[in-house]
Amino acid sequence: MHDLSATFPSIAHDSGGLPLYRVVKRSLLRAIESGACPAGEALPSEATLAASFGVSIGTLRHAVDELVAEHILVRRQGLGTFVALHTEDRFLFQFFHVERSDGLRGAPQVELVSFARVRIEEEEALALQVRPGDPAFQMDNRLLLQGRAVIHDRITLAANNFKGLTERRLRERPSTIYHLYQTEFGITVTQARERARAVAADRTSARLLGLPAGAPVLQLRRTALTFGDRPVEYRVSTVNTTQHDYVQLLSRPV
Amino acid sequence: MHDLSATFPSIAHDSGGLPLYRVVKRSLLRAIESGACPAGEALPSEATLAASFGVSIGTLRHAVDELVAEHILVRRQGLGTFVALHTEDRFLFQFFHVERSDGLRGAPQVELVSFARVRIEEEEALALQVRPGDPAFQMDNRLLLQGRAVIHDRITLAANNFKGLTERRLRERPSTIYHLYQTEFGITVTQARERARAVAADRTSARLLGLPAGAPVLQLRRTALTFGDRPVEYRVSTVNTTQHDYVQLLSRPV
DNA sequence: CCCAATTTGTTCGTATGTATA
DNA sequence: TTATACATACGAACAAATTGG
Repeated sequence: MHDLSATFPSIAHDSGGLPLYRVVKRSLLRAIESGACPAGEALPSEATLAASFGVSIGTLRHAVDELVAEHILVRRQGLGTFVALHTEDRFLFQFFHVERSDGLRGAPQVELVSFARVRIEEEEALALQVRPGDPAFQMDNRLLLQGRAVIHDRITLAANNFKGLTERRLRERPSTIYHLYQTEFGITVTQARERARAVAADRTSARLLGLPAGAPVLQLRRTALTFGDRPVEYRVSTVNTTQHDYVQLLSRPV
Repeated sequence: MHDLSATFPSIAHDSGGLPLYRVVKRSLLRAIESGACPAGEALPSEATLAASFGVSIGTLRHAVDELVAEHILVRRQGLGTFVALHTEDRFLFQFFHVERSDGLRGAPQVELVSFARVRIEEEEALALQVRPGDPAFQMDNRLLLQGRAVIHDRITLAANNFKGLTERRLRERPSTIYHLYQTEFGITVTQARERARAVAADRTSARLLGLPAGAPVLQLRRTALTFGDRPVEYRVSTVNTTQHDYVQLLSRPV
């Protein structure tokens, strides 16, 4: 980050009635979004940022507070403020909502079952806000928890957001798939919207999960969003809930 | 609220390493919990509270900020700060997570199907932290959304928390059941933990929801908690998800 | 092991703006 | 209009955590 005043420009005190700290927040978001502060990197110190924006330290902190609440920034006392990384931890606590019925929670072991370049179908196109028939990647994963096949994921990505994605790069990623989006394609998933329902397992899911076809399974339809609520991933998860539950964690201040 | 300094006593600046604003927060919680500030009532103004606690207004606001984030207090500019009420709105956005697949959201129409005083079973006793066999109330509700029977709720309450509860009082409540807990029994539900899974509908649920027995339905097991994470309600919801979804709303700052 | 520099965390106080009754 | 209450913005000082010498 070379040019402070270009990345964090001084802010006029009257920006359309919006409170100053919101203007600062938007400005910070733009900087993060644009890649000026790569994920995992520390931002300039609060004092520096406040000076650069031309606002008080309290106002700057107010803006950062909200971004921290949204898991976009992470503060570490004595170290600095960082753009949140999609490490395994963040994945687990923010985006992965299946755990064993006794409460045991762990990272899934992922098996890539299929990978293909396809023309996108209606349902997926609607979720990703592209036109039906547009090029897309579609993959099927089988997720094992505590050694048992529990989840079948079908993931759809618009091809234009993930140029150069190959089965090999998927297989060889060292961490979570959201970490791959972030580091390889500059796409940070900030939020996911999920809807759940119970359905009878179709043949594919039943086979992958070792269930009889027609068994009741939990179906999750997730749209993952990046900055500005822009959809970047659509995922249908089929969960064998005989020994596992779907749990939305509440992350509240204690 | 007569005696300010008794309800909001001056706080020592060193309380076991805990930050001052957390001590203030705990003190506020105790006051709310004890009923010194009845639900729906305005608290004393921030300036008054800060003076009573002997802390700065910024510190007091920090404490209130957290309670607002937890939906325990509600601020209204120009009016005051209020203990959150279990109105229909709050119920809908915080505790009711089923909506039609097209996103239409509305308050359910509730039909009380059965009400009984029972000895509590193992599963319910565990959730409510009482002994199996202790006296309890158990009721079955059928919930209609947009005119269709969508949810079957079986609710269990420890009898000692709801002394004097009768079928009549349940039927004649004017608002949500959580509002009844709050106004009639002084129990404010602050939080709920839910686990979802897909199961085959049992006979009772199938009948109430107009489904064939064995149809895949969503089963929610919810423990509702009051202050201090004390469990007060256990509920098993069975949801017909053919036209409705389970959705956990995310309430984030924009 | 301690020290110094850096950074966030907490606390204080004040002034002004905005919404409500 | 006025009084009250929360919302925003400013600035300063010290505490606590981390890192590196």
